Amino acid sequence: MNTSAKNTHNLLAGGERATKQKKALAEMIDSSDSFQSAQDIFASLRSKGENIGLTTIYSQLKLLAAQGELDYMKSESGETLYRKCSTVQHHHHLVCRGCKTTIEIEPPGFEEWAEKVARENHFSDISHVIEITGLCEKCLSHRN
Amino acid sequence: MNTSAKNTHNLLAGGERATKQKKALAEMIDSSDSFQSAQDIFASLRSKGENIGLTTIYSQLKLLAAQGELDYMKSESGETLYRKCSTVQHHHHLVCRGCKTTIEIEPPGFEEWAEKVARENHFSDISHVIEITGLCEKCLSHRN
DNA sequence: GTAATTGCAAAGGATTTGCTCTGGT
DNA sequence: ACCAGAGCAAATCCTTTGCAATTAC
Repeated sequence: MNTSAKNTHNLLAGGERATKQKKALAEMIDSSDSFQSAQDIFASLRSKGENIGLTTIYSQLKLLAAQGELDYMKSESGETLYRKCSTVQHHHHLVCRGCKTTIEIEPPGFEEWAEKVARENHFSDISHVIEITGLCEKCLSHRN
Repeated sequence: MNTSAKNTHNLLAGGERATKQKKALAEMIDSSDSFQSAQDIFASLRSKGENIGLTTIYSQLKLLAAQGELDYMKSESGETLYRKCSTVQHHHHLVCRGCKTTIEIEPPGFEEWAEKVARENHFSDISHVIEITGLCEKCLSHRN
């Protein structure tokens, strides 16, 4: 039931023709573990000398995400960020709404619980996000 | 330490002049417990016969969010959604990446744990989001 | 009276679409 | 040769900005 042993070729969207662009994009995604926007990837590939267009990147990322090959989320600025998906991902943060200070947190037993709930609902390829937002001490006092 | 007993007037952004528009917006927000986009609110107010512009709504929402009066998040479509903040809010979902089916889930003891972590880190006005994404049975089979 | 506020029109930034050209098979 | 795929240009959609008219205090 493990799908993470895929090689780069599984990241070729559409599944019809293996073009130079698809390969370059797949490699870029596969070599990073963090979320990147289409623009980020475009810039990276271009600076590496790759010949690829922004439109192609947008459409490929969209396809890959629709196929479930990529996880995605919206950034604060409105960009869609993509990342290859692993079976279980962690995103445990305590974030201040004011200064955006972020503290890593660890909910005891959450991983296990998440897997269990997923199984009970017949879901696979699970990924989860937990975020607690609030006001830190400093920002709270600035408000008065 | 409770800030939730505020009346509608605390939702007047800027804090300088109480205009008809600010009041209408504040009331709209205060009367709803769910996330709404600027466009949603604009449509609602207009249909209620209120005389207010989209620009005003955008700027007010931005101000209120910056002041920590509102919680906000990005929707799948790219809109920023706003909601008045309560001390603790719930967003516990199991979502299918394929068909977007959403199932409500309830992490045992999570509320308590969240409050405790926040307190330990001197955070207040806590709000949290938990989302588990995966592929439901149906969508999983469609992929093969 | 005067500075805060409104809101139109236009600008911006991310993403999508129309459509033609290119290149994989 | 055929058709999936690339990518330019233009269009869309949400949001922000510039700024003149309005209005709360």
